Amino acid sequence: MEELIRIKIEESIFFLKKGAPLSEVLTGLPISESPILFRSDHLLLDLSYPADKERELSLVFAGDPEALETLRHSASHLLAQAVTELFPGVQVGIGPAIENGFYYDFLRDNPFTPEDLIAIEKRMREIAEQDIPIQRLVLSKEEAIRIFKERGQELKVELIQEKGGSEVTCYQQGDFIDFCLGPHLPSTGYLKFFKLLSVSGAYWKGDEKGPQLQRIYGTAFFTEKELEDYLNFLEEAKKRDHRRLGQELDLYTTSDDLGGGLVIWNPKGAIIRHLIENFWKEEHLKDGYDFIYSPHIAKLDLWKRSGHTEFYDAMFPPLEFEGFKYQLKPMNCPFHIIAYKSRQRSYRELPLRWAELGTVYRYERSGVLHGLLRVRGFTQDDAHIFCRGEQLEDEIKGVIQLATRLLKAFGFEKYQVYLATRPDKYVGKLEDWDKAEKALEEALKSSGLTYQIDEGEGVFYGPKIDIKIKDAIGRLWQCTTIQLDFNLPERFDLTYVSQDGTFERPFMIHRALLGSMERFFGVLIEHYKGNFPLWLAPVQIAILPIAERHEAYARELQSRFRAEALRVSLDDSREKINKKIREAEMQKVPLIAIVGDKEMSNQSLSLRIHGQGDQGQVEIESFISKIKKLIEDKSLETKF
RNA sequence: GCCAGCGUAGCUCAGCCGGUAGAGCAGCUGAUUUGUAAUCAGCGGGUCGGGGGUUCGAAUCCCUUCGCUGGCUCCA
Repeated sequence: MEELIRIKIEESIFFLKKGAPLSEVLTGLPISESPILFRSDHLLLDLSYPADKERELSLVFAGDPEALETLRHSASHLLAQAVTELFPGVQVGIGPAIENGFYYDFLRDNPFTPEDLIAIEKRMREIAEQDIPIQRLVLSKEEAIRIFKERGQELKVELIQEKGGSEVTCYQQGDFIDFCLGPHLPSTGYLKFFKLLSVSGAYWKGDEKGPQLQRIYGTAFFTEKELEDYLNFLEEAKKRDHRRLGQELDLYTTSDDLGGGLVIWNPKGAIIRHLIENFWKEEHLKDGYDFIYSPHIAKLDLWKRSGHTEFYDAMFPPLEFEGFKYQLKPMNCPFHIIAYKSRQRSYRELPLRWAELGTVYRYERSGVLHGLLRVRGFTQDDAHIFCRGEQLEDEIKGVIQLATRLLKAFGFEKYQVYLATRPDKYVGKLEDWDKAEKALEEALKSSGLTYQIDEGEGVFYGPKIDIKIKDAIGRLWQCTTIQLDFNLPERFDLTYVSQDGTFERPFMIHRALLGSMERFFGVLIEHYKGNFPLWLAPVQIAILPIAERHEAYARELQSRFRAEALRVSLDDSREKINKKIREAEMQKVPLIAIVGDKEMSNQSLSLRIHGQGDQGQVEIESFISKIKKLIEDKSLETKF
């Protein structure tokens, strides 16, 4: 007596024999296109998935965003199949779908060359065109181990032994077989639009001491257009690369002579930083912050007391002189704490909001350094808030508001917000954690920001809020972090005198809004693609005289603009006007003032706006008042 | 730190299988005095990342070291 399984799909009811492939229902459905997967609740299942229990199914077709992950996962199997065919003896590791594509890890004596990638991709296309069925197999653990042992796939054997239950699922296409949960596409023929992108090293199971594998990255899409769009996106990202623009626009310098991870801000970068810092300071004053300056080194003992020597591994080695050891600072907090402790504090003076653009030094391993985004010496836009428990929520609200106000001014309107809560290993009192987590969440709620909770992802000394910003081409960058700290107030025995004369422990909030000046500058360069808005542009106006006889007038204009504190350059080279325009455009100067006979005669200038072309003649004084308004408003667009 | 790739003039790059360096742009000089994205000509500029080796001879081959790039790991 065979058991029948009830399957509901598209308003029809089918009864399948237990274990029969679900795809049997398809013959009974009036559909023109065949699906690639079933959806059961939120689970995706292979078409060949066996009828195991009563289910309500819906159909997933090629192109469904939900199925993209499956497509990429199958693409990674296709990659692995091609590699094992082309390079006998290679062991396969793992090959998941990732955010923008997929990868597969291989263990092989020789690394893959770029030529190998081309050959592998070619082989992948051949296999795809053969439209080989991808079959789901359920094997006993012993059977699976035997199969992979036979094939010399020791890494897979290791995985099965670790992860597999008594039965394991595998997927087979042609001769290639992989230990994998699935689901997968019905056959390789669905893989049409994919591309291998790069090869790199990766550790087996992410363990630095484990074997080093070769990881091949690729991406795959359902349509040619999506693939092209993604490849264009990668090109666009390259054009925005702050390292390239930093050099082309003469913004900053790195050099072997300096050392890795150290940055010099050239004049054109330095003026931008100056403007950002001024703006930052003004906004902090508006929000009741005070400023602090602290030195770059302090006695090692301070860092012992703070716990940094014990818990923080990014410190440079200490310096020693006059019998004491000194430490280059990786953080600003201990200094602010010393200032707090410099005298007794009353509940009446809390909250104290102390801000500092504090330059810190961290020993980042050489392999992780990256342009301005990951450096060894950088300036945090730091602040520490000392407050009473009942002030916590309002303080955090204030910080969130200030952060979004600053970020919006630079054109960052979209955020991803995370609240990270108490991890397993933590310091401080449980009730303080609860109080703080509640305050953080309440503050988030009232901010109107959507956020997600990272359960247990807080640092050991307190819960935190992280804000990632979305740039002009949709990439996310971590900037703002707001962290509670139950550790340092305890270690340094911070107190204030309460209303009834007892000593109380203040709450301490660390926060950086832009993150660091270096990193934020790098993000800004990429966000703006080097086209800084007028208020930040290193050169706001380029004056281009047409011939030598117009230079005197050009200088007059230059002085007039300078008197208004406008940043202006004058091109007095013996080049033709076309060349001068090209130069100014390539330097991304927002406003180009061309002056010749006509402009001299009627005391005007011909305006060209970067990226917008010729605007015709404008009168000087109204030009000045217009651009001053744009600057004043920190307008993100230069529109006349 | 690990794996791989790369390192030639200020910048971008060429230089095959070893015969002792080349282009474009930039710079300098001169001519041109020009109306909305490159005027022309001339000149200067490199111990080919550093060190060692093989060789009659190395930018080219080998070893080593430093740096950069892509990832990995790391980022309490």
